[in-house]
Amino acid sequence: MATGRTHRPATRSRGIPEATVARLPLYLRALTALSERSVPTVSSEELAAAAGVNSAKLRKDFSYLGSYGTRGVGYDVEYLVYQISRELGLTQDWPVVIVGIGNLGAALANYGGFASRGFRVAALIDADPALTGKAVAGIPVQHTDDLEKIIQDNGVSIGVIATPAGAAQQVCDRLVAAGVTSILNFAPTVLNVPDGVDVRKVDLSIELQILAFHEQRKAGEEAAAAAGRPAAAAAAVRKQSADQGPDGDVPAVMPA
Amino acid sequence: MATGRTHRPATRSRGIPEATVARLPLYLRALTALSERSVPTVSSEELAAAAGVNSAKLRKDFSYLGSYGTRGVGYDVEYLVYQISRELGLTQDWPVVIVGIGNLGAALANYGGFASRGFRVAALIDADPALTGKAVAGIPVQHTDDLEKIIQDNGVSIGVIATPAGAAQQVCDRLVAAGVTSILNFAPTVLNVPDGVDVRKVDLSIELQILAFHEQRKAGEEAAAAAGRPAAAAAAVRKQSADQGPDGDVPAVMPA
DNA sequence: AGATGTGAACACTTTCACAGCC
DNA sequence: GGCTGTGAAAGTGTTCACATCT
Repeated sequence: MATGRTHRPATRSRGIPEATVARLPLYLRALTALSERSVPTVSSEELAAAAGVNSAKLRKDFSYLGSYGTRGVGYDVEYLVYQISRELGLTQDWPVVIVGIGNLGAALANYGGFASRGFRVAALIDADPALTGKAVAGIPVQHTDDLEKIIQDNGVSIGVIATPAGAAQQVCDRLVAAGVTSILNFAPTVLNVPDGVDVRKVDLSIELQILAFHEQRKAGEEAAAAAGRPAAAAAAVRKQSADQGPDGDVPAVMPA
Repeated sequence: MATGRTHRPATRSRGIPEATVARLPLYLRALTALSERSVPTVSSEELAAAAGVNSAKLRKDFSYLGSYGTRGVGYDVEYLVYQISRELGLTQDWPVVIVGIGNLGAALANYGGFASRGFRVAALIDADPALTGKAVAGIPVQHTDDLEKIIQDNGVSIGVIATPAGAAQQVCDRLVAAGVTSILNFAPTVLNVPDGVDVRKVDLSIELQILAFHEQRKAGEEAAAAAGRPAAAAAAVRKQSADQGPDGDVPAVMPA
């Protein structure tokens, strides 16, 4: 047996559901766009549409954060941006290292979405000596040998793994040993980590396979319909939302 | 009353839960690895460990597919590989187009995980004329002008969008108009699609933000613990699994 | 009037625990 | 004996619908 803890501590006030946490970044993005257009307030209906969820869900989500809206009016955009940023921990600076500077690593290094939030790419690391010293996205690539020192010198607690599958677990172990406690894994492998370390996984091939499943089903239903069958559950409601899994989604959250 | 008219058509045999579908690719990957090592059978316990889930969940998942195991023995690896592949629709060939050949698009084009399953990159498409004709991963890049023709000539039903956010909706509209019914979106935007079209979203920045949330919480709990508080819900069980949301996760499934 | 915030109903997912078969 | 397959229980997430407040 693993977690010997009894029930579930409840924790009321701080207990923001995982599904809600997974949607906060979506709301934040929509709100940031409104903020840039200098929109002062939004209703749950409008914001929900912009974020691609339904308004009841959005209101419920916000209710876990507190009562930040005004009845009859809506939400103050700037205020909400601040509250959500704070809740997500984006008001502080998160130095991040990216390990594995292939096409994907380079794409991540260049990705603007990182810097625009509290994330700062503190270092790029690769095992290929030929890359060492070369700059990608204006940041010099450093060699894997120095991984531990880089982590410690920069106080890095979040690591991104974009190496081939074969190297991922080894890199992961070193990151964890050096003090990293959150890992975003792009390698198609299950990572084993000790308790207290979070892993989130992004897997391109898995997403495509899920699409293929639904695609196949559509084709089947089409054929059935054409053949005169009522196609009862045919368009069986497909999900909206944003997790694809809290573990979701689409990406998945792995154990701690 | 005869033919299940009442509630939810039930569809018994075909009703595979979304959460289960999201995990099938994980099982498939673990099984493929076993198959390559010529392992003939596995128990739910072993396979679950390899896939990073717990065994009860795995057995439940498989129970939706049918009774493919042998009590007292386990599952036949080859047979399961076949059954899951078939269920996911991977026994057929899925031509895919990738639109937006920047670093990310190139990374996707080079990604081995596609070809290894039923996916075939039928074409790479980019709006930059300077790229047209250049080969990436051995596949020539074609110009956006020819998008519709490419889709139709190749019978493409799955499209991958790796363009900047600003271009994503427009590309999406053209893909859908040309006949694409499943889209994997890497651009940080909410895509609007008509009924019957599936969108899955992979968002790098969202995943990092979710990690930051947990990371912040850990830091807080640490401080609290150091200050002598029991830190009750501290290690509040973190999720395992694979969706990160079906929607989830992770990535998310959008409406149809 | 108009929109938020939320209890309660509903739906989906996970886990338990054991009957059933090899 | 060992391991699968599955009802039933528990837990999580979503939706409804309306009381509540501006």
